[in-house]
Amino acid sequence: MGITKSQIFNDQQNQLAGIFRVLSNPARIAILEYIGSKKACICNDIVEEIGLAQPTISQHLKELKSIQLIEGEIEGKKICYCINLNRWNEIQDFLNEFFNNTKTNCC
Amino acid sequence: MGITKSQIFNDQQNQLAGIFRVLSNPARIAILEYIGSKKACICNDIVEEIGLAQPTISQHLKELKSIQLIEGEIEGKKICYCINLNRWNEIQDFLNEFFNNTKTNCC
DNA sequence: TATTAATATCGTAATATTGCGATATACAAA
DNA sequence: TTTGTATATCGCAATATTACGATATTAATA
Repeated sequence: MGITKSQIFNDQQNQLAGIFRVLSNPARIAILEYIGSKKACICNDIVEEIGLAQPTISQHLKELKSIQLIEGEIEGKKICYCINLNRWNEIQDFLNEFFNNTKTNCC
Repeated sequence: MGITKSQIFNDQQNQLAGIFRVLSNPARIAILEYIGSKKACICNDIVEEIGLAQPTISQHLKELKSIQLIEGEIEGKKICYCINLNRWNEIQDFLNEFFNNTKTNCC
């Protein structure tokens, strides 16, 4: 096996797991913290900041973009990344809803 | 490669990623929701509820226990699981801190 | 139009995760 | 003490993830 049986779970469960999966890598956490630490969008000094190879960073950025946590704006031959604040809050709310609902009836 | 280079990240980043990793599987989300839905600790009808084999569930429970999200109490030949509410809230706070801090300066 | 710089994609090796059958363990009840 | 039930562990196959070198793509600039 090795394949997650997502068919047997509902959308909310699969979506939660998907979001958690994207966030489950320290490089991606570090990238988000770095992007978030800048007042404006930052261009790709991320590679130097994080200390992983450029293709690796590129792949991580792709994962973060896949759930719209960040956005990249093309600016000449550079790309400026910033946090998508609406989506950021939406995801935070979604996770809090999970945490709050799950503990409501427990114990 | 294939190994996450956790040495180059700090504790907070690795801990966050570790928590997100445990939560990144829909079966584990479903297990948490099921355990949380009961007023009291529940014993292992989890296997029938979730629809995965018993060894698989046992492994998922072990992962959830590894970050103390749930606790198992031995009761005869059964084991009763419940959410560890203190730890649950602690993790929720830790994640919110990450979400709030990261978006503070951004954009 | 070449060159250079920034970023993305491809291919691949190393490792991790998921799931389960077989089996071990622990304990209650016969 | 044997039997049955609940749970854990082992070992393995299938698949996913991480990382990176090589290479492609894109766009500004010489």
